[in-house]
Amino acid sequence: MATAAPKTPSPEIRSQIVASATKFFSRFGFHKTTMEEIARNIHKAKGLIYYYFRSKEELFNEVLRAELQAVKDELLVIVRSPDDAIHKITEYIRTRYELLNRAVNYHETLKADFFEKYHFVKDVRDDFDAFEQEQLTRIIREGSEDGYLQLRSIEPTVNVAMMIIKSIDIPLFLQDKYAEYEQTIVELLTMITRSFQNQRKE
Amino acid sequence: MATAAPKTPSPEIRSQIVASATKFFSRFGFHKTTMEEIARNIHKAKGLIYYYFRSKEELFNEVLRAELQAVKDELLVIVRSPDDAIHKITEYIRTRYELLNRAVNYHETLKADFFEKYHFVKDVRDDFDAFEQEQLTRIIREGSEDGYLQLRSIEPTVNVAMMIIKSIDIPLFLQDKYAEYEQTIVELLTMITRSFQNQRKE
DNA sequence: TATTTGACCAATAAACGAATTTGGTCAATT
DNA sequence: AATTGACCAAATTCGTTTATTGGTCAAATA
Repeated sequence: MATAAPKTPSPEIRSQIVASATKFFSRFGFHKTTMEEIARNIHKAKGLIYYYFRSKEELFNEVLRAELQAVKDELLVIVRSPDDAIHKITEYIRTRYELLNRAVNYHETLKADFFEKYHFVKDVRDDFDAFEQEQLTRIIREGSEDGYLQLRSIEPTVNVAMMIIKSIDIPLFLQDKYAEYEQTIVELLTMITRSFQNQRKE
Repeated sequence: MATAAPKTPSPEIRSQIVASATKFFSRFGFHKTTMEEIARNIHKAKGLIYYYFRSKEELFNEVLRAELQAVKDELLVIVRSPDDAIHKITEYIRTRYELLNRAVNYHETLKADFFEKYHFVKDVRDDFDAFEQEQLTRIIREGSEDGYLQLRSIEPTVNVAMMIIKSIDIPLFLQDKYAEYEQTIVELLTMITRSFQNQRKE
């Protein structure tokens, strides 16, 4: 969805723009960043950005997409590792919070939810949610098939996990409670591990 | 902390004021409610309110305190019931969400957290948090002593529970996801129950 | 032809001051 | 002791002006 304006003429310039935009969006946010300064920073005219991107919103989308793609990539390493499901799940959640804690553009869209703005960013966020749902389902299903986890059904478990994980995002990233909650999250992971171990077959 | 101005002259008038204030605060929120309309509603002069309350903030505090006290009272019925710990915990959480979902003045202070305002309401909110911490600890400890629950230690369990419960408050009450999450919360409670049952002694 | 520019415009936001509202006080009244 | 209503300072709202900014495009460049 939402591809660039023409056929991406010069990839170098395009990525220069994205790099510059990332720098400013990350530091000042969407509204306090101007297209003018994004362009000036790479010694180009503002009009040029519109040769590569349809709008400021599309450019922000690109930045956000890249930010979340980096998180996805790192999480996939964990999901695809040969470890057991319990280890994967705890590592996934722990790493997820650690990485997202630094994803400031994602934070901004989280906050925007409260003002019911930033509709233009919905696709990227939905995509990330779908990714997470998929990965958690995969981990839990595999652990279940290996007989490592014993669950009555997978879907409700994933739903609950998603609800909790996403809910905690808000105090964590919008209210800066990462430091405060970090230890409790570790305790939560320990509890999950123990809970699964007690339910393990054999 | 923060008692009324004189020695509460006429309790009837005082509670009329609180009732009127509750009505307006609940419908229009703290800022869009004026002292004038609170007074006019009970056919009194605005100045009279200041004979019973120091300030608008103190009056709001009173309203919020009453709102949360009602929730506490209902929750205490559950905590003090003769049921087992698992039943108590699931009922506690389910009822808690149901009651708080209607506590609109509490919602407003929740939202205020994001704007770092409403400092004057901190005491009442902290009190409610302490209440919850206490009740959960009690339920879990009793369940633990009865051998009904088997936990390595109580404190981290309560911490995790509090973190999760309070985190979910935000999407639930500020983003109006109560309807959306209601079923998932039921699933969560089922999972908790099952988890405890699997760990039960004997 | 493929890029890049910069002047230009409409729309949004910021700045500003005037007018209004509102929280809070208090001397007078009941 | 309880209640009022006029009064004030501070905050908020409102309307207007000014400045900024997202976006366009014809012309220039390479």
